[in-house]
Amino acid sequence: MGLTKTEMFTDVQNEIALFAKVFGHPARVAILEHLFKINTCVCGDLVSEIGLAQPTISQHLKELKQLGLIKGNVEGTSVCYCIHTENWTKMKEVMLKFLDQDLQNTSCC
Amino acid sequence: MGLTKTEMFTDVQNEIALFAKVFGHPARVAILEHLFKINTCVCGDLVSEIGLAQPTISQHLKELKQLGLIKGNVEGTSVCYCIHTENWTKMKEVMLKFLDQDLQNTSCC
DNA sequence: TTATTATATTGCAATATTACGATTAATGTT
DNA sequence: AACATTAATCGTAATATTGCAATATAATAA
Repeated sequence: MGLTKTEMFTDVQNEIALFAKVFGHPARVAILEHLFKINTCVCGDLVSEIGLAQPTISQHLKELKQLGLIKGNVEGTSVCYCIHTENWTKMKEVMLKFLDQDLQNTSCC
Repeated sequence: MGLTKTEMFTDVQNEIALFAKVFGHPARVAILEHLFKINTCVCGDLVSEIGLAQPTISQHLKELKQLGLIKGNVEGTSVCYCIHTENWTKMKEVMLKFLDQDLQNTSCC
């Protein structure tokens, strides 16, 4: 099928899955890390930085933008990308709540 | 293609992507949340709890086990699952380092 | 031994993802 | 206007994922 049955899960569970999914590809991880490292807008050099073809990078950027994790400002013929700080923080809260669950008992069979 | 080019990314980037990928499905998120909530081993009731068919749940459990995030102990005819605490902590460190990056400058175009 | 119960595996269909060549769209330059 | 530059979109091929019916496996119970 390849089709996720989202209707049987909570909104939060689906939200976590959506965020996680976008981090589920090393190219998108690399793009985000680069944007954090550069610490300002990146205009254009992502293709040479990452090493995949331009349409492929463009596609990954689209997914990151669709989830609101990055912003893209048109700057002449190029586009400048940077982290969408507010949304990143919101995402982080959701993901941390999930990751930071901890077991009180470690009573396993 | 559908084939991720892992060789052009760092080990850490690929590791983050692998962990994120397994969280990229709400059923697996739900399974993990249930294991945390129950706070002890779960023997069998995951199928009725989640609402997908038994082979589907079994497959999701397999992926979680392969990444080392859960343990499965055979207990008679059933299998008891629980969070693999040590590995969960290790995973958390990797993911937190990625998520907790922060921008010093917010100098965007 | 023959059920019964619980989980895993197999096989398959439907859909999603990844990657890239070719093309298009948009802007800037001469 | 004509050309160059940059990024997005389209189309497509290859592979991956999701889900489940059917079956297999393993342990216990009768």
